[in-house]
Amino acid sequence: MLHRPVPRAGDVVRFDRGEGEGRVQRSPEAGGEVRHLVEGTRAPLPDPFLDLPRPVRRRSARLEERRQPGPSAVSRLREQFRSCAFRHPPLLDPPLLAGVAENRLSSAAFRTSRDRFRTDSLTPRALLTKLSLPTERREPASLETALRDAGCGQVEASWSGREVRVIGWVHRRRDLGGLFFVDLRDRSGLLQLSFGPEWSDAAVLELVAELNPEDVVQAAGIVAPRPEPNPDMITGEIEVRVSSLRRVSVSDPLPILVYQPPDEELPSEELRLRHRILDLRRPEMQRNLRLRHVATNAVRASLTEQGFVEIETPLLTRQTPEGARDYLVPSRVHQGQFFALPQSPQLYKQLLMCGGFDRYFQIAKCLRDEDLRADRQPEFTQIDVEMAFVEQDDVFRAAEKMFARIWRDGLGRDLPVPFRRLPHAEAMARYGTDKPDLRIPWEIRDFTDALTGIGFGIFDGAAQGGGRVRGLVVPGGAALSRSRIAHYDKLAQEAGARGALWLKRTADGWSGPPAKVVGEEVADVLEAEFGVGEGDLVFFVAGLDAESSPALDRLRRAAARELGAVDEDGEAWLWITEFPLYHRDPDTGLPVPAQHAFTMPADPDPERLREDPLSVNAVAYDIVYNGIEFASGSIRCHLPEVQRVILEATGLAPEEVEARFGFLLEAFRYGVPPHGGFAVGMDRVVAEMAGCPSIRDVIAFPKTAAARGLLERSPSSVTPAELDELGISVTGEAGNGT
RNA sequence: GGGGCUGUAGCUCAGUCUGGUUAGAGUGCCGGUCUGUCACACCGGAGGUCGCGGGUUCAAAUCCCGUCAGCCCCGCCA
Repeated sequence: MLHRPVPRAGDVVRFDRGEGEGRVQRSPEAGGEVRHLVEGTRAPLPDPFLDLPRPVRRRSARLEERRQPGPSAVSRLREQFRSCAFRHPPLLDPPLLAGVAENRLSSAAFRTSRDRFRTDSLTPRALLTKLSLPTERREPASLETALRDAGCGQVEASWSGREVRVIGWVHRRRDLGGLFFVDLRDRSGLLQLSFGPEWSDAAVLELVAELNPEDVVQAAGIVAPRPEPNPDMITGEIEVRVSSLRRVSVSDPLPILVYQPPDEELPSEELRLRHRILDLRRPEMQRNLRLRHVATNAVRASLTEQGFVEIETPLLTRQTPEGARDYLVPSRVHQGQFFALPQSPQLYKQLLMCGGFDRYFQIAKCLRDEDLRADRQPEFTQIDVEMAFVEQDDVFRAAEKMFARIWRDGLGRDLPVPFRRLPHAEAMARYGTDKPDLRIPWEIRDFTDALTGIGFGIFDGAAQGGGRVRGLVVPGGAALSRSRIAHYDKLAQEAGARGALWLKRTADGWSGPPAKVVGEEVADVLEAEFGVGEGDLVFFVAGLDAESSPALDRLRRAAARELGAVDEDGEAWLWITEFPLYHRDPDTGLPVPAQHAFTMPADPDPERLREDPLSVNAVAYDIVYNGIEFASGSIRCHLPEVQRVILEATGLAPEEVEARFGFLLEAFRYGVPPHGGFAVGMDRVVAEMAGCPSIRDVIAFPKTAAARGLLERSPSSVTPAELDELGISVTGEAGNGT
């Protein structure tokens, strides 16, 4: 049921309100995103693309709709969305689709700047997910208190004729002169209160006429069926005819609205954070945080079932082996000394294994003083899991069970477990990254044999320099224009390669920089061995793998998105295994631990570790979901002599080793169980489940990109007396906050 | 530390490229009309240090420099 033809550039489209028309443009610009624009008298977003539900203003149409009780707005949206996005994936531009729907739902939007759609993690599927969350359902817990008989969203049609008391915020008020309607809101939903002279006395009518949005009011009245039910509301069949009304709390005029007009963008992120309590009242934020709660609960339930024990570890600790900058806390008692806030409970969880707690977990706050991103906050949450007397497979099973439970409870879906496994080296070779998005079917291929020695200098030079010619066959890529290809070339350069070369095969033959050296023989190989058909494009990146892999990864993801080759309907879970134990620090040339210094080598031979540490793999693994790293872990090294060699290989002096990790090494002297575990980036997982582009939308009180709390105005300066007590003097600007 | 985008009414935005009447729209707010609305509708009104500072110019929301804030990216960070 596709409702309208897919608009093409130049089409004239009418806006929903019929107030004008515009012309569709398709402009490749703004960071390479393909976007559609509609030029016209109204509507920054191209509304007419989808027949998304919205109330029709003309009354007759509205009544017509009501008389035939159909599916709710949400389920209609879901249906239309599915048919548009999934039956015609090559025709519709997913970012656009996501943009329209997201805007229409007025949910946590990807508003970064108007020139850019943030759609990396915002897929139609994710939106569908969002629409079918359990939190959309009627709240099952009784919300009865001394002040109310039920939550607003809990009042049922079968209660008609009964008197109920409810309390909540005034969401919207409609004043028809003699009649008033108030949508009352609490966490359980909206409930329509109606006021009229037949059932409300004069004092009540006088009060309701004065109510402001977000006042808190308590109302009592009779539940009654509505003359015209509203199928878009959970409580749409009924209303409460209010006979008594009490204003419990008065709201000032609002700096940002809780009610979100459907045509309007969300207030700026800055205002949303400054007035976070109002932002949190919006149903989308309520839903996100409640989904987070469901996920957290699922974690506790699954791990508890599997015999794990939740144990807390200290927040005031010492600096840990992770590489990030620490948040420091001055000690008043020991002036000049500092606690560090934990970057993760890594060392403690290993100590707990030594302490005899076989299976431990914790939903732990972790803190890192580094620069931020959309998916990074200075404080974030990890699900930290460790188990003893295990090998890798045992850890995998525990993690898979846990994620299956999260998806089951949070999204109502079953996961395909066990997850697929892919060794790190293979991932790098086939996808150019250690977190491949397997929803994209394309793989990187090695063209070195086929394309060297045929007279193309760049390819020959790469091979002679110890590199390879690798490439990506892009089915249907011949449709890409020269300017688009130039854009991909730039992407490859940004990713560290010298650039991307290309070869197109069209009905007219081959084109592209190496085309003149593609003879019949080479053409045959490209077709037979690499499957390059008419209408396809091949990108080549020549050089060392270390340079070409990131570039090919970038090309693969960007081109797949532009050409609609990402299976938006699918979910791709996998384990990446057999990470290298070390990689080489480009500055010092020294080996640095790829994960952390306590990972078990796949080959725990001290000789090899000394001779050729970079060749040793680790028993370390990641969980990758749709190209996003969800979790990371390893089997730890419980062999003290091997551990010492591992640390020495990094160039640490024995005294340093002793100072930083002495307490762990000491624990290892009294009988260490073989152990291992993993840690999950909880914020990212929940953001993915909720379909949010930023983890800020699944955190109640997040910090800005400059690590500031706009609500509580943190950080702040402190008095000289306090500093003095801590033995601290501040150099530079003391700051002007309070 | 570096790059990019943004900053105009309480909010969302147009106007900036190409300097030139009194800076506009929607929404919210205030007043009025309205007995079945649910984005209620209709009529009227108030509301602006164009982020801030400096410069260019007869003239700056518009051009230039600096600065602050928010967002995105690189560096950094598992």
